[in-house]
Amino acid sequence: MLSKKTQYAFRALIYLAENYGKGPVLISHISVKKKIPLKFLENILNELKKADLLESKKGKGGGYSLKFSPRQINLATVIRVVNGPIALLPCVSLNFYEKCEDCDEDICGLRKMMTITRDATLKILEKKTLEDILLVGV
Amino acid sequence: MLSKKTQYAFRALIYLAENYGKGPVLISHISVKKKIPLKFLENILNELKKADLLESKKGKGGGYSLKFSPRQINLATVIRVVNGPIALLPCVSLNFYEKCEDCDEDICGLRKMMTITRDATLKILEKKTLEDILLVGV
DNA sequence: TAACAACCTACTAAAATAGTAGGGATATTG
DNA sequence: CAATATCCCTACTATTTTAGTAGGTTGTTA
Repeated sequence: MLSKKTQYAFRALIYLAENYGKGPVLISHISVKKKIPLKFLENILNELKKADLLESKKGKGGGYSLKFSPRQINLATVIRVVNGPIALLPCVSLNFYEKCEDCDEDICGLRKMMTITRDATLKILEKKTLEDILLVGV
Repeated sequence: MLSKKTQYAFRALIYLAENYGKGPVLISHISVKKKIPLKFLENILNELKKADLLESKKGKGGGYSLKFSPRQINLATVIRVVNGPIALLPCVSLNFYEKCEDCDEDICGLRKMMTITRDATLKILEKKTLEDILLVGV
């Protein structure tokens, strides 16, 4: 399951996607509109910025905005930044790989099944973007 | 990601699948063979039994065995018993559903995407069984 | 220089995970 | 029936992760 933090991140990103091209949006504004604890949201947005998904501006007229168009930000990227691995086992993760002990990966049946699962999941998450989310409501 | 407990559960189940039809297997035996902490494994196997995946026999000659053939036990079932929900959001879970606040589910784009993802994941996990895991090594 | 707004470091509380401890209940065998 | 084998049950503990909070710092604009 995605952490609450990740859900907050998505809600914030969706809001920013809705306001894409309209200039920076205040953290405090997003916090109120999307009912996300202010300081927690600060951390989250800052993390997304460091991951190069957002850009920010300080001082009056400042705030956060998407660095790329909603169409260019896919869900897998967001999940990896905020939530971590998408695969069900470390030994199957593409971005957070860790070897498992006592397991010959070539013949590990569990690993094989989890690889198939990961591929099916990623096929969706890497294709779907913030734009796809926005278009559902229409 | 699956918890360590779930990985232990799979390892134990695979071992029991390999010994399906050969009579009960001791917890202590599985513990040694699969390098799983004994008391922790006790809890896990007991949970799997309560979920009707295993059967047990006490006293000499006792132990645990699969209640059904490896072919009849799919991976989604195991994960749900030991790890919990498979969906990425509570509001998308079939077996552990929880409503999310401040969200009209009919028009929630995030929910829509997570539903699609869940379906893709389940399509694999509900079809693949312990038998499929065994067959990889062959 | 005042105000605004993001940034940074560090802390805390609660929950989940990963076990451990120790005895109890039940079945088998001699 | 006693001894042994084996699973069963309740409860506890340590560690890690999650979900936040607090308060000051830096950079921007007017």
